[in-house]
Amino acid sequence: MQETPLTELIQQRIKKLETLRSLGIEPYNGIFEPDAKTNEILDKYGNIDKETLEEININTSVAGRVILLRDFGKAAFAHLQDSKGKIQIYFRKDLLGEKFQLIKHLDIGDIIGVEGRLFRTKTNELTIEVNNFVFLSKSLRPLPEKWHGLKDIEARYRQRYVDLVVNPSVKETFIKRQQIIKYLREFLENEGFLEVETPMMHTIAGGARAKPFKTYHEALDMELYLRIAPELYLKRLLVGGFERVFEIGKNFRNEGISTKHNPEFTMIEFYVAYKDYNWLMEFTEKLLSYIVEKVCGNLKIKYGDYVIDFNPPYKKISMYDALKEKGVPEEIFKNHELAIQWALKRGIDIPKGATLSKVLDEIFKEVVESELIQPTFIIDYPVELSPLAKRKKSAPELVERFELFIAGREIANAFSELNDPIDQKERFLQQLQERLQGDEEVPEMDEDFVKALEIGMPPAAGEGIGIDRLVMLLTDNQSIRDVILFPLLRPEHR
RNA sequence: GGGCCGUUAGCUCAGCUGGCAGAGCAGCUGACUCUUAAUCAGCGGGUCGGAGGUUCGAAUCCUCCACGGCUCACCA
Repeated sequence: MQETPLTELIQQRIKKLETLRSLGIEPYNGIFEPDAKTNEILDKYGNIDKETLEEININTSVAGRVILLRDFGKAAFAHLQDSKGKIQIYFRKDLLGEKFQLIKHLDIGDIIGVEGRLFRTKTNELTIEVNNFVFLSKSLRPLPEKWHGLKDIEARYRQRYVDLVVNPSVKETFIKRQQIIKYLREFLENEGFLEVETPMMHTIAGGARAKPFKTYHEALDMELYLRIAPELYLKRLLVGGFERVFEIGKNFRNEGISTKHNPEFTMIEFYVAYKDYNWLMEFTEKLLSYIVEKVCGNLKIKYGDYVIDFNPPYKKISMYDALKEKGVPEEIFKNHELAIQWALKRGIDIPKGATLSKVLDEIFKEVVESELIQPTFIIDYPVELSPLAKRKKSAPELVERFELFIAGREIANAFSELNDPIDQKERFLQQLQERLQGDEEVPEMDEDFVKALEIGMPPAAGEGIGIDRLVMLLTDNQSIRDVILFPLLRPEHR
């Protein structure tokens, strides 16, 4: 932390701060209420020519950060950046008089408020001719270079505040992220859904298969888990009589970090009584095309090298047919041994003790998943992979489940919810066997959830969508860390 | 966790087969009242991620460590 030259740069700025104070200016106590944002000024007067502007004589004020400074001795230009954009400002000694000397103590990075007359420069740029300004915050650390910005990826994540100041596209991403969530919420509310909040601290980490984070409650002297999914609580609400509910919030999984995984990530789960997964597929098409249209203004969007088309309907194909389509021979679907051999021959890693369904799932991930670029519903999964899903009437070894893949990634997972308490209990017991065999990711039995099903849950369909991955898709980002403001990193120093 | 790559000034980056650590921007001093990455003149700024090793000599070669990136593994 003690690099000498940086200290020197900071010292120089502290000296300026002290000089300002000796002149009776307190740079952190300024009060200023701008009457416009930079974009409002540019929108409103951007088309008005120089002469008209002189005639109507507009006075305005803005506040923001100085991001560029060009000093001419008796005049100076600067760019002022606020949350909406930036505008050029112009200081002149003959207008500011005594106050002009303060420009000497102004640095790139300082936050100031300015007030003055709008005009156009010789090069026709809309500019504020400052006739008064106040210091609102003195910046003591130098900002990254004006032209290249901050490129170092690690620094961008660790000091996101700097990233946001100097890299405008980052701000865009997070504005879009909010838009996506807003329209998602809007769509569901229009469809009669109730937004709810269920616990983030669980006594049993259920609803998914993942390693949980542990925490501890002192007063109750009890271990708790950060939730890995809200599913079992949302279904309790169906039992309670809410017919359409959703929750947007963080889930926590104690697993590896990658460009597609952050330990805490944002999910939406929503549940609809008296509907099944077929209804939900159509609903998902409507939901996604609504959001994409609103946020991107078009249903065809660019993602990396692809153009993704969100126009419904989306392709729909069963897991087995998708495998067949990619040349996986049908005879391995029912033969555990053959399936393992087929996979191993192709270098696909099969975890030991994997059931036939698990082997096929591995093959699917390896052979099919990355090729699902356009929105595609994969439907009808084996029952062992889906302990909370309802069996398919025509084929009880399968469940009424779909996953939506876009750009080679799983975006949504949904099914007709299992509401048979006896079947549910059996499947939990089945899972417990796996837990006894050492698979610690299998959740414990949730007796209370079974109890709730015994009270009676209406037939329902439910879906989870990974918000971060959806945001990646709609903002053309390849890493989940670029859509999470403060992604988890190891501490810098030990 | 494995493999590959990276870490040099506040920022962006050069630095060849080992031989005095560089540039641009930012900063400081000065000039300049319409600039647009302003310009011009001058100046300062380095534990080359850290620790060892090889060598007369290491930013450069070797080992270990730290942090990060990509990737594989993991991942309902």
